[in-house]
Amino acid sequence: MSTENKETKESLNFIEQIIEEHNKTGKYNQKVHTRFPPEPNGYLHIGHAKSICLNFGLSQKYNGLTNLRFDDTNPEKEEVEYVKSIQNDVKWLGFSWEDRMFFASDYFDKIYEYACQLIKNDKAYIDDQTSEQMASTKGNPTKAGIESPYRNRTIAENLDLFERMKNGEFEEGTKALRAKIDMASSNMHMRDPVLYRIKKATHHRTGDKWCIYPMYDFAHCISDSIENITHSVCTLEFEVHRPLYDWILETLGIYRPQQIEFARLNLNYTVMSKRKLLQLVNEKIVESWDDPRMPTISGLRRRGYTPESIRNFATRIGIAKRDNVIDVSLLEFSVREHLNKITTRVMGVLNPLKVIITNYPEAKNEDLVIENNPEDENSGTRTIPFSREIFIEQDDFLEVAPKGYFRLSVGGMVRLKAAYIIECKSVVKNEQGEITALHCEYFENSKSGQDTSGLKVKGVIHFVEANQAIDAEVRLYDRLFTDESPDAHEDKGFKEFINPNSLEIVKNCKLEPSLKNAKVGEKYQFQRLGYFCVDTESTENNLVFNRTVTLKDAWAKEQKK
RNA sequence: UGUCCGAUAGUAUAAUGGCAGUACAGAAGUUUUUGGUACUUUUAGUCAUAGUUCGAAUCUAUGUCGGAUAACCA
Repeated sequence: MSTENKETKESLNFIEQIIEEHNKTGKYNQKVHTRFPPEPNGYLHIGHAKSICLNFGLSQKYNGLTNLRFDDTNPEKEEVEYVKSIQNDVKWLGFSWEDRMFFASDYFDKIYEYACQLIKNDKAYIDDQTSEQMASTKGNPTKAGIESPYRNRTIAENLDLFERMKNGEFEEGTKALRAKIDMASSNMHMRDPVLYRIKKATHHRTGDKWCIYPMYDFAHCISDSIENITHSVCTLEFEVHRPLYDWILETLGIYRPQQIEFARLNLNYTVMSKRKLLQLVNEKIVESWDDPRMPTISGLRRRGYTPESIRNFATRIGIAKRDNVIDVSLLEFSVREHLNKITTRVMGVLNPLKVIITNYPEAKNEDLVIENNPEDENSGTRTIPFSREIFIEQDDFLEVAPKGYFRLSVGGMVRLKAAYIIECKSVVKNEQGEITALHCEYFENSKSGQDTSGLKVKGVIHFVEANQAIDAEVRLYDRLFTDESPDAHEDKGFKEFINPNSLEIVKNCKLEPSLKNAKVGEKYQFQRLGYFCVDTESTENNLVFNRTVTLKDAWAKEQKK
């Protein structure tokens, strides 16, 4: 229970307020039991993560429970692969449904019985109209619908027909069970909604046992009721379904949870509908559901996001009813914040430029001590090699330094991180005039930690010793879309805004030798560059790193001015 | 066009009739052997009009704008 301290009263979102009100009145006996009800027809995305964190978060906060329930009432769209990925993603996010994993299909018998009960109470009937006929007699928001000519069949006839539907005597689309509510209702969902339809498809769990399947509106509320859910949290578009949710349970005379709707998450520069994400996968615009550019949970995981960072993100964005578009920079902030605390700082050079330290003895090798993570006192130190030949980042050298530039240039000095100060004496170029190497001199008395040189340099750059460097492939990601809201244009489809440079593969990157045995999923900060993790495709012979996110770059920002 | 929902800095989210606050983003600075981190400072907001009230972001009315909704999808 939340503490009621008047001095520092914590702020509650509107759902928590409803719950606390219920706890006050005792509506649900101070119980909180939520559920996360995905349809297994796609992979979970960051928007689902918001819902997962909400549902599990509410039950944690109020000492309640959360069920995982697959809403699998449409056999044509649902697959076992998705069921598995969903479980995996929820677990990875750090939540447990314990022994309460359910399927709406578990309740098909019960739901069928309830349908029969509705028929017996003259609250449902079998309609022989086609879906087109139903649509055309449904009326419109200002005009009442027309009652079906089959609306007044006898209870006995309805019961018989429904059983024969179940037995497979009729073809798909020839009959449907409809609730008998009000064809003139101002709420279109109350104009005799279809409750059951015939589908002669094999279900991923019940096989061919059924050829009739309940619709969402009928199955969902009954499933919630069966599971004794207290607060049935869903997204805004179900708001107009709530009267039907309540009608079904009340008409059946069974336990009724409270449906509460909140605004789904939208992120700029991305799309969030399963249909569109599926399109990106099917049309090979991305490689897979877990492509690191995808806003799917599996994509974010492969990209290097941590569960903590996603949970913190979910907390930060809050819960409300107004439509919202969250800035992706908030997601990026959340992952940087966490990775900053936990990752080891390593040396990696993406675009190597050879540096020869001409006054450093040829035979000499040193092991330099470097701290693993300045943000973590207990992280200790390790050593990195140093010798006459090293690689630095091409971006860290410019022949002539512009104003405000404090990296290396001809005649200029920089500190090599954890090593010496060097001065660039000359540039080696090939016939095309391209820079192939730098000749530098080091200051022996400027060694990191025992610097007596008295030299003051502004720039500190990273490097990798040349002989012991290991090669790696690094994948740099940028946002998938160039437009802030790619799916909000009437005249253009979202695919017209695909960023052609969303993936840049950089080969022959040079990394410090300690990374030789880096394992899939391990996360590092490449000093000064960003956070990287070992990709699932990485092998011993071909190390592959994904860039999760860059570091904030004040210099890049300065240059844009 | 009906019904339902919503509107607080650029983006989100608090304040539940009593000082409009927080985070991200933006700007400036301090520290720094990461142009990172941390820290400091700063810019910027109650959709409009009227009403109720000693007092309104909050209550009421009207308007404006935005969203959802008329699948045998969920």
